[in-house]
Amino acid sequence: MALSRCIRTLDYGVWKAFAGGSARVPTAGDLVYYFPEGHAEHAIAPPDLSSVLHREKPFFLCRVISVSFFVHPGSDEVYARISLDPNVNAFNASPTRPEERAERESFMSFSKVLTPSDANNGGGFSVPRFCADSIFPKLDYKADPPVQSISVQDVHGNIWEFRHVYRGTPRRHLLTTGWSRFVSNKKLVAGDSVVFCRNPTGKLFVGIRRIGRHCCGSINFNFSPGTKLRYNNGFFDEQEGFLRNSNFGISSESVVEAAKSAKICRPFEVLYFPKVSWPEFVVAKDLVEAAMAVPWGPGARVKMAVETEEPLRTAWYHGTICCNGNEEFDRWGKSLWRMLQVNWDEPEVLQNIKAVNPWQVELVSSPSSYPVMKRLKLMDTNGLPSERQEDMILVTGLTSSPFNLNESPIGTQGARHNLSIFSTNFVPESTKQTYTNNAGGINAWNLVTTRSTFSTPEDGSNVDQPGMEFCITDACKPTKLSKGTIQLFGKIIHSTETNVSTDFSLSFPHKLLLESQSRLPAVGACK
Amino acid sequence: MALSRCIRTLDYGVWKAFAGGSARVPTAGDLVYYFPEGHAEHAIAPPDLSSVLHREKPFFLCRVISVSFFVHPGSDEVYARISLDPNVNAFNASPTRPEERAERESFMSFSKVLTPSDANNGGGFSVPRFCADSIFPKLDYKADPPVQSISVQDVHGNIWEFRHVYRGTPRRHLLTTGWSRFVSNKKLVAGDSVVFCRNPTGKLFVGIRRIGRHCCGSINFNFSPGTKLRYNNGFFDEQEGFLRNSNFGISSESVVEAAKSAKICRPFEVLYFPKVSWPEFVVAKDLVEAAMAVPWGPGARVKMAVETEEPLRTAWYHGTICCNGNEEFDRWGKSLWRMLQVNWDEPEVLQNIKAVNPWQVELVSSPSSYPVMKRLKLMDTNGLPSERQEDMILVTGLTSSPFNLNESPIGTQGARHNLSIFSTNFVPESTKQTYTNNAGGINAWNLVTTRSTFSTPEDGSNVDQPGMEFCITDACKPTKLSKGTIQLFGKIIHSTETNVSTDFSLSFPHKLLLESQSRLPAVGACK
DNA sequence: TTGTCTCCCAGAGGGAGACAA
DNA sequence: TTGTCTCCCTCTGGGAGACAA
Repeated sequence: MALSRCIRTLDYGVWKAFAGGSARVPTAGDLVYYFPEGHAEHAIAPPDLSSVLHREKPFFLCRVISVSFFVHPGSDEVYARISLDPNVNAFNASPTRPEERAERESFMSFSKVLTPSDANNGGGFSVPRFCADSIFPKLDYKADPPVQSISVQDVHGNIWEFRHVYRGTPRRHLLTTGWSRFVSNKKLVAGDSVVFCRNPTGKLFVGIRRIGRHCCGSINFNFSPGTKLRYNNGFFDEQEGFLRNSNFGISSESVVEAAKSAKICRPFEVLYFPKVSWPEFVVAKDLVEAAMAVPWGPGARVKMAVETEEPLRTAWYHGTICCNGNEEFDRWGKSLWRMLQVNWDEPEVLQNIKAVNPWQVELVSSPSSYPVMKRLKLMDTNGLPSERQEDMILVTGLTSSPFNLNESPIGTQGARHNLSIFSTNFVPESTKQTYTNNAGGINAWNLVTTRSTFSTPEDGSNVDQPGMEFCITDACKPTKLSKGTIQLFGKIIHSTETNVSTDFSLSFPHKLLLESQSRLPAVGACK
Repeated sequence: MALSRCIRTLDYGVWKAFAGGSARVPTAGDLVYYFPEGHAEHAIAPPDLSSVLHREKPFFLCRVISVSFFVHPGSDEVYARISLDPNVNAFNASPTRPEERAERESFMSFSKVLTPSDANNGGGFSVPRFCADSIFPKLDYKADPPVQSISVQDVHGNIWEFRHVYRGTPRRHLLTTGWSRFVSNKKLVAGDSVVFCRNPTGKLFVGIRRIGRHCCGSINFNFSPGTKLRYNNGFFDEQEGFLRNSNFGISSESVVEAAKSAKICRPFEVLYFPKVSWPEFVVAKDLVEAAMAVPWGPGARVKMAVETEEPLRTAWYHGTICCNGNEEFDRWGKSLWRMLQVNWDEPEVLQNIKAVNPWQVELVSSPSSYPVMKRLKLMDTNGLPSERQEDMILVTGLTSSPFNLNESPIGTQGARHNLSIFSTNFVPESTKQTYTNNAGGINAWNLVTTRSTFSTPEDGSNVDQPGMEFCITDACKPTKLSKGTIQLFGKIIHSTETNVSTDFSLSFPHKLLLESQSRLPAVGACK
């Protein structure tokens, strides 16, 4: 085995698969807002930004110069480095090449939270049928038992061999030989996720997402513009080998440096650690501006999607905006960071999240009994409210591809194909699995199926269509579902037809917004 | 287990035991010569010293300010940091406190090169009786079988538990339970050495010396004055854990910086990695001056003790000085570094050691049939040859304590006690073991017992007397020994008495020289 | 005295179907 | 479909004496 001390860069496809559904990074050329206050929350020590930030506008519109993808040499966890240029007009980088985008979309991955049986060192890995069918090479089912050896590459380039067998009564897919070694070497425990990923050529990759991650550990990952990446690994124990919590941290100096650079309009770089429940600090311009168009008033009812860590799932929490926040919600020019003060209905759960960002929450109802659906004031590129104003469903992070929304008029065939995945027997079960493509797609925190018992096309072969990302979580336990409904940002969509695609297509009139958000929803893991 | 990432400092006693017999460090206050040319040989890349060194005097007399002892967090190997001040008159540090010296001398250690049986993961560790008797706690031999659990601390403070049992027919001491885990965790292989060490309070320590060490690896241990210690561990492999060769290196920059500092009379620091067969570059002033007093002439016969690495043993190689070297041997003011060119009798063995330092070799005979014993010209502290000149045996690295030479008149009781160790059955065997105290003592390369079958005091309890360091190597295979002889620097000492202490005491008339050399023989591992 | 061998037992590792959720 | 259980086999780990160097 080769030394794996060097900092490795990853292809975006692999990176995205391993980073997980809540990890979103912008693309070179995108416009974003950089919030030093949010950046500061990621630092291991509170940086002093008082001398750097302008009181009236403590955030910066930036152009994304480049995004690089890395892997921690110790824990296998991934992170990204984002180069930003506050001089938004000077950008002349070429946008993402079409073939690159195509490649991204043909990466397919499947993630599974390890069960105790999976993580026990005595046993194997129970492979969900979906993963076996769509990610792994096809088994020869004529053999008895059907068995093959699969070679999977981890983020360091190391090859792991697993015995993949289809056996038992009833039959199921298992990884046996090799799995135990993998578990012990990677120090996996129940609750961690493994991600199997197949690139366009059929090569398999395996990644890891660990539970119980806390960004601000004692180990400092220093990074400041112009200096080389320095790192402390900090994950090694003399007798135990790897420590599970191999924390990175962002130094407070690097935050101050980034903010200073932004202030004086010089390019800078930030590191992004995809971790659940951490608010993003580099956010898509359109997303921010759309959120700022919402009439956030005291007394308004909001809800927020929270991904818990163990096991990975999404829960919705409701609350009421109180009047302690920034009271001039509709004005630019004050700190937007955590400007919304919310009294949560279940304060014990969100006791540490008193103040949230507008783009983290959805308006459920305004104090004056606003419509249930979220209202948006679209703004033009100058940040001024546009005259167009209408009710719509804000679907962040949704690519056009899954439902062919990048074509107008909107086709329904793609939607049927892909939504049919929801309506197989696979969906209504209580699972903790994520199937993602790596181009964005529908994120777990955006699209939550509830009470979905759509009628099922019997052909299961549709499931390995590329261009999808969704998450099946505990939130979609079946339990006597009403037929044909889906929830999008709190809106229960009722389907009276077995094919629900029309409901979706009618709900997405604003192609421009959708597209920009699919490319750049937000940076940061929290949603 | 606690994290062991930090650079740990060690007590000298433990450090010395683990560093091995050839590892010698000066004491604060000592006068030494610093040879940048020798320092350069330790660098991972050849430093350019041409602009720094004075052609006529490319070495520097320095005062030792302090010596600190460290352990590599990955490999358990030890190294030292030596602070030097070229301004020798400015020194005002207090010399080593007496109680510290006393503590050093009461450290006892025993090293054993692992046999294949020891290092096989299937088995235990065969404990030499001597180690069990003198280092380990006493077993209760009335039990059947006699067994105890011993707790041993490694250089990181981790405690290892071993089951120590005395069993088998015939009976022998073994470490069973716990040993295998230790071997695999430390990645020990046959040929590595373990060092068991007992401090004055009876606490046990265990250290490691690995074979196949090469200082100049790809990993750079940068150290330069005024900067913090930076280190790359470089010993970790993704799937294999520790790599065996976790090399440190000295950067070429640090060598140049040290030489520059010496040149401009500013204090600096160097790192010393105790490795066998590496020539020292910080050498005791007295040792250098004594060596320069020897009439090294072309054609003179010399011999040199060489410690091989696998297994650890000392061999003497003979050769003849040829005329290619520095031809003005007796003059100061030219580079002394490797000034002696030697044609070795066995060139194939020492093909890489064409040129040696005067203090590495002994004069066997001058071209004009000089006496066999090495002649010394003692010099006063100004470096001028003193008028006193007489034959003597140069015993570097010998403390006064083993033979009570620090008392005058010299007692013989201590000598009898300690020399009796040589004359037990333990000695004449072919072993690869080292028993050391940690105050210097007689080093393996200084005192080699040959054909020693001194009569034996039957009381084996004498063997755990502190205050000794000696090495029993393959060089002392028994094979029909003549009775009562010992070889010191080539001189065969014949003992006509069963107690040979008189021979020793008569051979050491120069207490001053002995004492200074016991405190500061040389820095560097080669001898 | 101690290095190495073989023997042999206990227990971990892990591969299989049963069965239930 | 898949999580967990139990069964049971295999193999390694490692503790013991035999025996020879």
